[in-house]
Amino acid sequence: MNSFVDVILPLPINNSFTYSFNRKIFLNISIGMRVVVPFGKNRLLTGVINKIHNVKPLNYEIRNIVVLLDKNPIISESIFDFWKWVSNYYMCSIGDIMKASLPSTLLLEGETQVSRKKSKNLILRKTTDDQFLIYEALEGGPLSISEVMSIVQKKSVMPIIEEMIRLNIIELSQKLKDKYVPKLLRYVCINNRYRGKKNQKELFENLKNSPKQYEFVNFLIKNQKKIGDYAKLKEIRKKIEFSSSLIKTLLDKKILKEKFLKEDRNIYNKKVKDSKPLLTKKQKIAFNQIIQEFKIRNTVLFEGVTSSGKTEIYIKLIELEIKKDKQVLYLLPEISLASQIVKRLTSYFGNKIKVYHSKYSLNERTEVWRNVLENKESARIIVGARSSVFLPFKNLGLIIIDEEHESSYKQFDPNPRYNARDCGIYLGVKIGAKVVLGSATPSIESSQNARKGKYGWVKLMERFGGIELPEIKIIDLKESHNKKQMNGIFSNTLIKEVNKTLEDEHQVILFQNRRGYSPILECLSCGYIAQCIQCDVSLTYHQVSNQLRCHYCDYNRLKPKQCDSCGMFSLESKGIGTQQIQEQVIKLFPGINVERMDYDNTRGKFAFDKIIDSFTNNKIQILIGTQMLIKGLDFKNVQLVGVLNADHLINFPDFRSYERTYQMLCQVSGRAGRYEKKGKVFLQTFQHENELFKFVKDYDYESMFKNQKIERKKFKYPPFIKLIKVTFKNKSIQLINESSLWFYNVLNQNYNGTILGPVFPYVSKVRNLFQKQLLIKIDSDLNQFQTKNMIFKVATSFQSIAKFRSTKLSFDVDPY
DNA sequence: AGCACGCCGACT
DNA sequence: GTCGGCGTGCTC
Repeated sequence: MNSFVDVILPLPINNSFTYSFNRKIFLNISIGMRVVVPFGKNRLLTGVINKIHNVKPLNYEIRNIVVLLDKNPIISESIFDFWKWVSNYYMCSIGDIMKASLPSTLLLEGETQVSRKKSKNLILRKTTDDQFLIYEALEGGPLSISEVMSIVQKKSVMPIIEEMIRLNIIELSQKLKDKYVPKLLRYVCINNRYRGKKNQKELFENLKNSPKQYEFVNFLIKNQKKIGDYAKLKEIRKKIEFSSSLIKTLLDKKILKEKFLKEDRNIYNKKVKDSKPLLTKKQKIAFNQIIQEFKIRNTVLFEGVTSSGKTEIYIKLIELEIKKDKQVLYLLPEISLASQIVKRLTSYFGNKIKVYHSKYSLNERTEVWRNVLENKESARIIVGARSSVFLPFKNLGLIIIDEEHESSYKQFDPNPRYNARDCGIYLGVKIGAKVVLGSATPSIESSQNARKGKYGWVKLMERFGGIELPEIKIIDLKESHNKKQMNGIFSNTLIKEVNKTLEDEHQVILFQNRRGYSPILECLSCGYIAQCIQCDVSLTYHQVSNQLRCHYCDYNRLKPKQCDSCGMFSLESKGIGTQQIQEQVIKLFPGINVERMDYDNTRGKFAFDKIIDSFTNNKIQILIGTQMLIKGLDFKNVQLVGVLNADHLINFPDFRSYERTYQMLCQVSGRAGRYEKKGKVFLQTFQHENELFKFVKDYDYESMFKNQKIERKKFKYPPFIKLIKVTFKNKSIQLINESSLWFYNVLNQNYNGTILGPVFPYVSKVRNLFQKQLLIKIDSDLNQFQTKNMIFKVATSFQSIAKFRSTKLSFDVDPY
């Protein structure tokens, strides 16, 4: 009575794996349930059943599933189809999607155990020492393979174990790691006995022949305050590369200690207001239009100027779904915005709201996940970041994608490299949920779709309370410089306006784009700029710690006194970061409270809220900040926003930089004068003649859109074509040149469209791996899935060539 | 991905 | 000679 299941495993491998199971034992087995299966020598993995069939595979010996974990499917057919589509579209394995979808608590793992044969006490005659040791140790109960390894002090123990099985002394069994204990976060620290300089020196001496281990230990020592401080492995992984076997080795060597910790749960206050928000006339019209559009279209682009009250309309839309007992997904580009939204939503919908985000605790996430699956009332409304599109919705009625133009909807580092907006739109169509895309400055893609009639299109062009949009003034820095009307990076015009605003007891925001503005260390004698030793970028100078730091790999060193290149004592920091701006501001406006907000001083979770709080409570008059300060924050008393230099935005070499600049400047401007009176925005630039600034000044999205549409059509960029980026990574520059060129040539033979590259990206080396990229353009009249298939085929033959095998390949569909 | 196997260079 | 690093290949 045996049959077979095809199982999706959480691996970056494209095929599913077939196992057998006994129909008598697993009566209610069906597609979408989880099973635990043996995988490789002594591993157990959780997979999801993809198919149940009767075709016995011939080429290998089939293994049995160990256990069926679910009574009911946890993945419905439609969600499964969604997974398949996402994996197809974004060119990754379904396993990758599965990993992104399921909290790791639901993916149990386990290992093989060795135990004594109970039946009879054997007379141990011709046993070897190793066999005897193992047999003795098993007296105390079953052992894992790794425990056996440490007992016999050998790495390869399987031959010994196999021999003992043949002798009928021991047997193997599979043991799942306790499934009731959720998986916890792994922390490691340096063992206490390496406290002290002498011991550390010895440690490094011991590791000098294992560079990887050396690097890891060195990183840990450098980055923790003291020996014995635990660091989150996941965090370390963001900074340096290492394998999990490396950690295992270091743990085995007792150089590292490990522990597992839970993360705090987040609980929201749950007070319910009775009255739903009252809509203004204009809001009512927009709301009704959306409802009308939903009758004929699945997706609506809702274009509403900043602080026009989009949220009130969302709330009304949500209310309709809640009345029908439907689920609602509210997507946000950044989770720092969640607490504000949740506060507002809870006051209307009480405890029907849950937040879902990968930074939340596993317990909480698992709970939310299960609640969504069971369509519990407590999880009718999910507010979440991009990963929440993968929740197992049962009865989803509405998806709100707020700030749809935001690039953070796109995941680009690990697979799946998906865009949650686009996945959400597809999911909506697939399962019959309506989708609202909200933005003050929609992406060119969505705008185009709205204009083509693919999406409904509803506009709300009046600010809530009728407050006018701030007046935007462009300051020509060229002229100011020529006329010597500058003080540092401030034009006199801006200084005057800041003073005026402060006199009126209003607040000021100074915006500085992060990109291209980090301070670097330059030698005034020879022009040398301090570089990272493992990435191809300049090091950033951090004044507080007097350090040079790499923003790609976190390599750091103290600021040198002499130039690395010429040895002169003439190093100067150049480029302006928020720190330098703060200094200038303090000098220019003495006695005024100034605070800055950037990635350095908002590391902790509360740091962000603390700054926001003191700014809201008028304890700070001038706030200096980057991107993070402009997203959806609501300050009542800000009358002036100063953009210190808009040029770096627009000059960024990317086809989206024009659109992005417009979006960013509009969003920054939206921070001024939200309540009482019309605010002001002063925008400093060296390119005041650039038409983009005219569009920004006039809030003329339409012209910006038209301009970009022409450009993108002409130079073949989205939305007129589709882009796929192929990235190659290797330590050898020669290999990377050779392999990327090979890929390009073969691709070129099989493809008529445009292929750009291979080129080194802006940062050509990260963590000692060189990178090279190809950009494939797919015309809209071509079948994109066919082209993707073709690329896959090329990739398969690429990987079958031995010398290219060490090159890491990754695909990024619709890259940002 | 994660693990075992096997080759190769640096040590007792 | 052996230990352990790192490259290679496979997992139903």
